[in-house]
Amino acid sequence: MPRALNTYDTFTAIAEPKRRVLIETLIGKELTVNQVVEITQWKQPMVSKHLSVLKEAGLVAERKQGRHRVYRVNADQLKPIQLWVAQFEKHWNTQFNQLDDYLNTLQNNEAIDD
Amino acid sequence: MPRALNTYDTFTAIAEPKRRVLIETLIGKELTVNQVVEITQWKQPMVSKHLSVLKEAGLVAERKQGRHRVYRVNADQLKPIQLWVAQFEKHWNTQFNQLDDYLNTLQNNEAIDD
DNA sequence: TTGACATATTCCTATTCGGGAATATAATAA
DNA sequence: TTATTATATTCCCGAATAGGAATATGTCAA
Repeated sequence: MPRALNTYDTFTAIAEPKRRVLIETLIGKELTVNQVVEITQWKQPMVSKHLSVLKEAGLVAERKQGRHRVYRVNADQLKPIQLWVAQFEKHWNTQFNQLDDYLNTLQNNEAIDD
Repeated sequence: MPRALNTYDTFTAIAEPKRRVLIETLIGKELTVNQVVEITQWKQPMVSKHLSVLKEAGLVAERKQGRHRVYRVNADQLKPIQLWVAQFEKHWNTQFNQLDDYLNTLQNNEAIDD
């Protein structure tokens, strides 16, 4: 079995480097597909397809304006990522945490050794 | 072409739900493969394979202890994710940012309209 | 209406993924 | 050495990916 999900979640959506570029490109502004094409120099169908994935994940929203489609980033949707990572911040390397790990090691050794 | 990268980077590594569970399980401690197997109730080869991916991405490190392999999380490696997401925090929904987007919209309209 | 522009979708393909089962390797213990 | 425990690797598979090219859809303008 490949991926369990049939649809794009936030984590999967931003795993693609090009989609991260799109988010960086669109953040804080509203751009049409063609404007994005011009900036990124990618083919228009590629831009549309990646935007479609981002939309499915809720990371961008779209608005019709005449014959244009104006896209913007839904930055809120990045919160789950932020929250998930944040719970590990206190384990970023410090002397304290190395000690913490060391104590855990000692503790586990009792359980490991026969 | 599928994924551009032939190797696992941090973003791709944590895109897999099971690998996120592994990180959550291992954070702040050191556990052997079998201990992880017992906690997660997954098959041992599956645990080993996902740990291998995490190791390739630098998210976990491994240490030999007798015939055991003790794994721990390299929480530092989550910093790139944190940093990438952090640059968008100021765009999380506030009145200010909606205004910000609105002003950008007006500005872009000039360029869009024929 | 017709034509031009803007964007999305479809079809195709090579590649990669994750899961399962079986097996290989490594290290200790008897 | 042999058996046992611990872990990694290999092979197979179906499914899903991203890219490319071509085409469809939608919307305005003349």
